[in-house]
Amino acid sequence: MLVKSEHAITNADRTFFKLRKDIVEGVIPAGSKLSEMELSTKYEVSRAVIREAINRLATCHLVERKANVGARVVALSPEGLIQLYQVREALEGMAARLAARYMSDDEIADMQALLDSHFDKVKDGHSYYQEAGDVDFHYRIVTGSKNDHLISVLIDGLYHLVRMYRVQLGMAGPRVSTAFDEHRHIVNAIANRDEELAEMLMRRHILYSKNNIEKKLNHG
Amino acid sequence: MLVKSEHAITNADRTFFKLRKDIVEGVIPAGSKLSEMELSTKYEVSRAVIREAINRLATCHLVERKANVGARVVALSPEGLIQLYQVREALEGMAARLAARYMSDDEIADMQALLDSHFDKVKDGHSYYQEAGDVDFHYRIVTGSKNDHLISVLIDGLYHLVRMYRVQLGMAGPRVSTAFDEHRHIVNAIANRDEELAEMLMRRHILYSKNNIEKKLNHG
DNA sequence: TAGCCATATATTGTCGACATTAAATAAGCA
DNA sequence: TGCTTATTTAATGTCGACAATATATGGCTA
Repeated sequence: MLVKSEHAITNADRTFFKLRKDIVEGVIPAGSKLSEMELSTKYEVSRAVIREAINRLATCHLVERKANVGARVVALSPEGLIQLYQVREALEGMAARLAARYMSDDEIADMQALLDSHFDKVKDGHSYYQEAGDVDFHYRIVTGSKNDHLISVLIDGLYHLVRMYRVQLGMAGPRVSTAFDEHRHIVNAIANRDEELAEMLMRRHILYSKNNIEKKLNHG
Repeated sequence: MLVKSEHAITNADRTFFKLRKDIVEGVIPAGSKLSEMELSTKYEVSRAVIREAINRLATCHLVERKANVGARVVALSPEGLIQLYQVREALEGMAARLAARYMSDDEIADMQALLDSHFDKVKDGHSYYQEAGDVDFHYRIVTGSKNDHLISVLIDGLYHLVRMYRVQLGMAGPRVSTAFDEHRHIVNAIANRDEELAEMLMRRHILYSKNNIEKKLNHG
């Protein structure tokens, strides 16, 4: 995979991206059935294109498909969210460790600068940048690991599910300044090439996020 | 995904399994090109079926596909092997942690019995069971995590790549008795519900395997 | 001769029609 | 009436043909 949405060359690519967007953002409701015929008329492509798109979505765990029956958008559940964050903790923890090992000094400097600019914006009350900043940060760490498996599983797969939970359960969340502090600490550990600390801090960071979201799920 | 090869109902399923088997076992050489027409005649199915199979293989990272160009079997490289084991360390470490949390007492007892039988066989010199036993053990841990993402990424994805490296680089490896001791320690930690230790031991176990294979790659 | 451009060829991408399967419905029997 | 079974229906699975794209070939110009 690892297809960047910018140079989506084939028609199936574009349809895949559109479908994924609509699922993540709830335009197509979670748990609903995906009819190939219906979608092929709606998105104005042949069934073969829709089928390929659905197959790709299935490998991202955004839809589940049964042979001779059809595909459904995944249902969002507390258990699903917990499982998602368990895997994030493992993978992004390792990503932080590898980023501390493999990122170049320039990449680290860039990431620090990015963090500064994000912090300024959040400090000034631009809450819009909050999630975008979070996403940017995690992307840098993951790509900084230089590990193709980590990159594809997280960026092409899990992150879309994470966004789906965020969007549809409406948790842009507070935890802004504290999260930024945690980001800062992680980057410092990476700059110091302290793999052990980088992994530990990233795992804690994700655990805190999970706890925060769980609290919202239960009390809100 | 999570399609068990036993009840592969559709034709695309069967073709997918056959193709995957031939790639993992080197019948189709690593790095070679996959022609849709050629394969459709060879496996006696239509191109659509082959295309779907190839798409699925691409998400398993067993083949790489380029738009309008075609698909190639992945090339085996030392870097690829290292990246693979980095992800295994993270995911299986977490799997061991979750197994210590979620496996039932019965499941743990079963796993201990399995380990006993495997140990007896290996002790008696049945080297055939060595890899099978290793595979069995790791499967139990992963499924014991009760985490669908872990299960699918590892069992449907990475393990086939691992097997591809093992088969094609011919590393059934020694490390038999030591590996079984490590397995025993991990199971003990799980039986004691010691999540921390279970994860640490599993990570070490996989690190040792990686170092062992790396040594072979360099010196052999 | 070397490099570039146009053509030719072969492969992948896309489509609509047919085959097959699962579910929904209706009929038959106890 | 209630359940089982046959039929219908509507979806997915599969196929072969056509369109679009990339590579290979050949010719032209400097």
